[in-house]
Amino acid sequence: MSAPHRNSLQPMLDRLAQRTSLSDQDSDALLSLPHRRSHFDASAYIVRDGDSADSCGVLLDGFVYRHKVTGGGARQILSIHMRGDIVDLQNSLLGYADHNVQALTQVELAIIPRSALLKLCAEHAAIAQAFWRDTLVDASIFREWIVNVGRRDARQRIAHLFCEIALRQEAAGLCEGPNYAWPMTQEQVGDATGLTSVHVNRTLQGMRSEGLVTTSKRRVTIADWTGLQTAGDFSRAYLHQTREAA
Amino acid sequence: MSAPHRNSLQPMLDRLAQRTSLSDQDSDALLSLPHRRSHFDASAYIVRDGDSADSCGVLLDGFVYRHKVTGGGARQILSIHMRGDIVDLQNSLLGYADHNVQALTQVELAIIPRSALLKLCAEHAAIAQAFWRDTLVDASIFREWIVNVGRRDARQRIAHLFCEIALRQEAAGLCEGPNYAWPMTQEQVGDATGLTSVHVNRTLQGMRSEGLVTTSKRRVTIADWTGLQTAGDFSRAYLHQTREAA
DNA sequence: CGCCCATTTGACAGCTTTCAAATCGCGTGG
DNA sequence: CCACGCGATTTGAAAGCTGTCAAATGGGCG
Repeated sequence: MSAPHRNSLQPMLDRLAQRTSLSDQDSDALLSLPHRRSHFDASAYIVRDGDSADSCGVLLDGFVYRHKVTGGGARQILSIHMRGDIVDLQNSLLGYADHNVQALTQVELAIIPRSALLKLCAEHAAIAQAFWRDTLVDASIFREWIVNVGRRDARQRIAHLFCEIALRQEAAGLCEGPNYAWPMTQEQVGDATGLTSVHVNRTLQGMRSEGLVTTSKRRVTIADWTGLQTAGDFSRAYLHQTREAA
Repeated sequence: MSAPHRNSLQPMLDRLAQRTSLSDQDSDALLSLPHRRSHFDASAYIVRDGDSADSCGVLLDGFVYRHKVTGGGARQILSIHMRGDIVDLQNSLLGYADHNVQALTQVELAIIPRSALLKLCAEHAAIAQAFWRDTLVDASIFREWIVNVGRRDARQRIAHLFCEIALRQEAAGLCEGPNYAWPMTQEQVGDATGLTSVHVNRTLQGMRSEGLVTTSKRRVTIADWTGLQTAGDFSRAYLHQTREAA
C-alpha cells in the first residue's frame, strides 16, 4: 500500500485504481504522463479564483483545501484534499478557476499539462472513465457538504467532518489506528462547516468532554468511532470508496 | 435554438455543444444513442437513495430536483434540473444512488442504458470529454451551493437561487424576458437554501416589497435584475455557461 | 525569553426556528 | 356557477442556536 513509490504519480494511480480497474498498459501510460514536481509552503495559494489554468496538479504529500470568499468577505471551505487527490481537474478542464486552492500544510504536487492529460484520455478510454468517475465522487462529496452545512447543527457538522477526513486518510493509507492528522485550525473548521471559530471551539469542548475525540498538536484521536458517527449523522456511502459498478 | 426537435436527445446535444465543440460525426453518434422515453408525474421519485442504477436519464421536459434526507428527517435539496440536464450520470456510473431524484413537475425523460453511454464515450473521445465537462460544471454548481447555505443569510440565499434558476432557464432556451417558471413551493425553497418555509415566506415578503421580484402561480418575474444579483451576492462565473477552454 | 498565532472565555445581540392557527388559492364536485 | 376541501401561504409570539466583540490565556518557534 504505502510502499516506496517507483514513480511520482503512483499515488494518483493508487487512487484511481481503487475505483476503476485499469490494465497494466493503462497504468503504465498513466505513470508515464509528463509532469514536474512543485513544492508549496503552508498557506500558499496553489490556484486563485479567476486564474486561467492549463495544467492540473496531483497531490503527492500534504493537505490542501478549496475555498471561496463571498462578497461580504466570509470564507467557505469547499473540500479538503490529501495524497492521491487530483487537485484542479475542474479548473484545468473548464479553462478558469471558479475558486481558490490553498495549501494547508507543506505540500508536494505533480503538475501535469492539460494537453497531455486530454491526449491520454483520448487514447485510453478506461483512464478517461477513471478520471470521470473521480470527478463524480468529488461531486458526491460536495453534495454531502451541502447537506452538512444546510441541515445539521454545529455538533453534527463537526463530527461529520471528523468522520470524513478519517475515512479518507485511511483509504489513502495515511494513518494507522484511530489517530489522524488534523491540519486545520478551529477557524478553518468553522469555515468548512459554516460556523464561527468561537462556536467551533465551544462545540469541540463539548465533544471532548463527552469522550468522542481528543486533539493535540494538529492531530486528532477518535476515542469513540461509533459515537462520533452517530453524533455526525455519518454514513460512508457517499464517499464511494469501493468499486461497485462495472 | 428552441427549434423543433428532430430527435428526442436533441436537448442533450444542445447542452453539451454549448460547452464543447462536437463534430457532425460526434453529434450524430450522440443522437443515435438507444433510449426510451419515460414520463413521471409531479412529485414522483425518479431515483431513490440506495438504488442501484444501470441507466441514465436525460431531462427532456419539466423540472426535477435532487435531495438527501438526514437521520433527523430534515431534507436538503442539492440541485434543480431542467431541459437538457443529464439527471443521473452520477448514480449510473458509480453503481448506486447516494441521493434521491424527484420530479418537481410533470417530467419527460429519455432513458439511456449505461453500457451504450460507455461504449459511445470509448469510441468518441470528444463526447467523453463533453460529458466529463458537464460533470465538472455540476460540481461547480454544488460548490456554489455550499457557499450559499454555509455563508449567506436568508435573503442572499434566496436571491442567489432566483438568479441561478433564471440564468439556467435562459441558457436552456426556456424563457423570454425576465419571467421564469418557478416550480418550487416555499417549503422546497427552504429545503434548497437550508431555511424553514416560514422564514422563506417572511424573507420573500421583504424582497417583494423592495421591488426585487414578483411571484404568481409557479412563475416569478425578476423586476430588478441588478438589484437581485446584488442582494444575492451573485456572480455567474460558476455556471460556466460559455466555452472558455480548448 | 519573547513574540505571534491559536485557543478560550464572557456577556449579549440577533437571525432563524418552532409551533400553531388563520387565510388564501384553486381544482373538483354538486 | 357556487360550495367544498386540501395544500400552500401567512401571521404571531417566544425560544434557541449561533454570531459578535473583545479580552485573556496558552503554546510553539526563533
